Amino acid sequence: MSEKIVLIDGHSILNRAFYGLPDLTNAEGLHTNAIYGFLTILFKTLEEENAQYLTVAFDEHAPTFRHNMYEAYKGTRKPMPQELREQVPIIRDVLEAMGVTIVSREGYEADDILGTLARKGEAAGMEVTVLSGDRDLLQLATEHVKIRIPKTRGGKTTVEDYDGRGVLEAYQLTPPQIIELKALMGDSSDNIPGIPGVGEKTATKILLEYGTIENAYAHVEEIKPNKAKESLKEHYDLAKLSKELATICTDCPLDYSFEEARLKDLFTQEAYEWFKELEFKNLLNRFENTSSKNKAEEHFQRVTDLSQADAFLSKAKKADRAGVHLLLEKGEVLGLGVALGEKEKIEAAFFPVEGFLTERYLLEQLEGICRGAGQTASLNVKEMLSRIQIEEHSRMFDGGIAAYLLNPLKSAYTYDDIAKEYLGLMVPAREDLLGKVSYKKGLEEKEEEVTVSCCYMAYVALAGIEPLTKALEETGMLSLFREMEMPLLFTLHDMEAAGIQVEGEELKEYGSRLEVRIKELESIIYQKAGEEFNINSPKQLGVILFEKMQLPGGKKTKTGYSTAADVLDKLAPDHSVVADILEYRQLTKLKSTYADGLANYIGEDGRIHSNFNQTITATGRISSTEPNLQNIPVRMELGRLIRKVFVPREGCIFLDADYSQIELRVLAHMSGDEKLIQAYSEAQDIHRMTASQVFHVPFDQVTDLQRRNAKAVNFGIVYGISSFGLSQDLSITRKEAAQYIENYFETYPKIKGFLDGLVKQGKEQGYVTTLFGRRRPVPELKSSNFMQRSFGERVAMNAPIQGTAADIIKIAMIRVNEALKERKLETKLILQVHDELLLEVYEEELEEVSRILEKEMKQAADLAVSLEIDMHTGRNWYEAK
DNA sequence: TCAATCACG
DNA sequence: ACGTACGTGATTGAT
Repeated sequence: MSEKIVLIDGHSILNRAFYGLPDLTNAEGLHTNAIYGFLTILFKTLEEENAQYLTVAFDEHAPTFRHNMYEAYKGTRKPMPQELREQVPIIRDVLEAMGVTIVSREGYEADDILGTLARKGEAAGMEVTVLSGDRDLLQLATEHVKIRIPKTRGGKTTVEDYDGRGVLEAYQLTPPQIIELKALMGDSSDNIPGIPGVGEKTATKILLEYGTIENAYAHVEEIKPNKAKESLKEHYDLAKLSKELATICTDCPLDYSFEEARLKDLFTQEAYEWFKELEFKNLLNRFENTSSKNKAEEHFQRVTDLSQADAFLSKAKKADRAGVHLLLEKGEVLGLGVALGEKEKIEAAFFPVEGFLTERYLLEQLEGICRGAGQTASLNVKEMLSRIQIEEHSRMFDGGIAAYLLNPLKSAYTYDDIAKEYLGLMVPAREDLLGKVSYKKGLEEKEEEVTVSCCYMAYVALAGIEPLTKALEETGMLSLFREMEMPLLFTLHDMEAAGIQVEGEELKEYGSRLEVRIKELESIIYQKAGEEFNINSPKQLGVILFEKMQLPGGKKTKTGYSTAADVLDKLAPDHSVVADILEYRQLTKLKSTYADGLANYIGEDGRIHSNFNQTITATGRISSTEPNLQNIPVRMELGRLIRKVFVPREGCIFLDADYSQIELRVLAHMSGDEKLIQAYSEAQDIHRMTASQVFHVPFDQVTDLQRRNAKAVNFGIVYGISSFGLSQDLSITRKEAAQYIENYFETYPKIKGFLDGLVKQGKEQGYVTTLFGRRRPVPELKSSNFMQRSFGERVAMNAPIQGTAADIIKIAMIRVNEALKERKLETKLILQVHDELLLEVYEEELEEVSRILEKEMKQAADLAVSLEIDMHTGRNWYEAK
């Protein structure tokens, strides 16, 4: 069998990968999607081709011989976006690290190098595979030279293969004729001029008839479409030039030997370091020797023996530092991981719930560690609190929260991620070890893997203390971590544990009432539409409304017609069926998400215990899940009624307090704008005051419209103002919106400077900060894409405001919760909705609690404007708001 | 698993 | 010129 060589068109494949794959960055913000895609295609090709030789060709920046022939050549080519450009030198380094031969030569393009090597290989009796995204290469195809063109669509890559025969089948032309084809039809991306008025169809027809451009010209009078005949007559010289330009050089002077290009082991130590740096975890699996095991794993053990467990755990209780992980799944305790020691000498043990190691025993031991060890670290302290009590809050260290503060943009803070980022260690993720198998199942089938995974969690928690603390210190977030986020974790746990009582029966009734009307609407809609269809399917609904019923309103989404509420709102007055659909949507939303949805979460205690997540949002807010209690309807009366089923327990009453325009007040403070600060000290109604000042009318003569507009501008400012956004919101022209904004900035001169400053800061530092030092990275500001960059600008303006407001209510929550405990009050904080706190108050405590709540909320931060709250009591959440 | 929709601040 | 308001989570239908 003859040997085989794979030749790769470097830039072309990099390009394909870049545009075919979603954006991807590593911890340093380096874009990596093109590199990743390139390597994936490379490995896949090598696997499939089973080749002995490999060479990658790159273009050089310098002009090529083609430029000398034709000055416009590649003259107007679009510049490479920065996100791609920065990846070019990296892929060359990575390939070098893998020992791959790279060829490039000034004066020639990669195509020419590939052409030359392909012919050389063929001459040496090899099979040649050329990998490129560029169809120009097809001219090289022969019996022994195969062109592979990968296509990436939506992350999936398919490859088209062409040998000489394949080209003929696909194009009806021989490979050399591909040159003629390109010369005739031109190629705008390469600035090959081509013949005006001749496209692929005509060009192919001409070539089928006459073979070459020269022969066609010899018979030019016979050429059929008159347009093509005249064009070829007139532009024959151009065609000949194009042909030369399009012809790939197959005899470039190259200093090249096949022996050097012989494939060796690609997975070198150097390459391993690169992949680690680039965070190509999937690719790292290919390293057999290097990745086999971390040294750490040599000190992992599974312990089931009681005396052995006792020995290890009593050491833990006396340790300066311990790392722990309570293995919980669906509320069931499956085991405990504990790590002890320092640096290379860390040892970790996994104790499954089994035999003498009962759940109770392990929980007691865990409590003992948290009490005894100088510092106890875990990647999820809050989760442990559902099973154990911790008195000394300040001894705990939550590595997950620390990692979140350091980069709040990540979707998860898993042990393998934290290990990679802060310990410089590649460790197998839960998924790598167990795949989709649950820990519970894993305990039976994959004992070893569960042990490793759980030990790593304890290990990373422990080993992470130092680097994470250092990083927090360096970023100025250590006190934010220690004094806000760590204490908050305990407050959130208390809220989760408290839960909120929900009247199941009444919720059911509410659902039934909705159901009646839903059924009515359903038949009315079917009748008006003239057929039955799934009203909940935007796709089907779009067809019914905009095709069958011919309602005005074109496409909007990428998949078809938009049927979103703001589109339908405009149609509703003229088409009763649209109004019915809107009502139907509203009711089914209420039923499925709230009536039925919430009912599923009512526990045996008659209460709903939502999760309050502390490490989700980019700005520092908390989020609520399973169920989300932060989006219970309130704006529409019908939905608001749901709040009547949220009730306080026997002997209690609800006390609800929400901050009045906290974000605008934060803006006033942070910007230092005297006029806005003054406005707050004078007026109850800030929107009216804004309207009065912006539109230059006396306060008490502000019209409703003016007030509404001013309110929208206020919102817009907080969101990172844009005239487009405001114009959409107010249904006015962009020009008018721009005028409003200009007036606003004139009225409050420091606001503009402040917002511009935030954007500038974001650009310079790569992040923006809240009043309390919380950071939000804004990588989008560096994007070459206008839309993304604009988004980054809005984010830079919004995050410090939204984030500072989030900080403030967090402080209030911690203090309220602590005050309640200190005074031995039974009242509990049960919900937070961004600017609102809901407390379940024992009636006899109401007066005292009201005072505490008001004081702690108002004094949570000392701003240039006062913090004001609205406070209400009620027998249910509906009444208390 | 993703896109569309809609509930909240 | 580009085409958008900021931050979330749950449900549904389509792939």
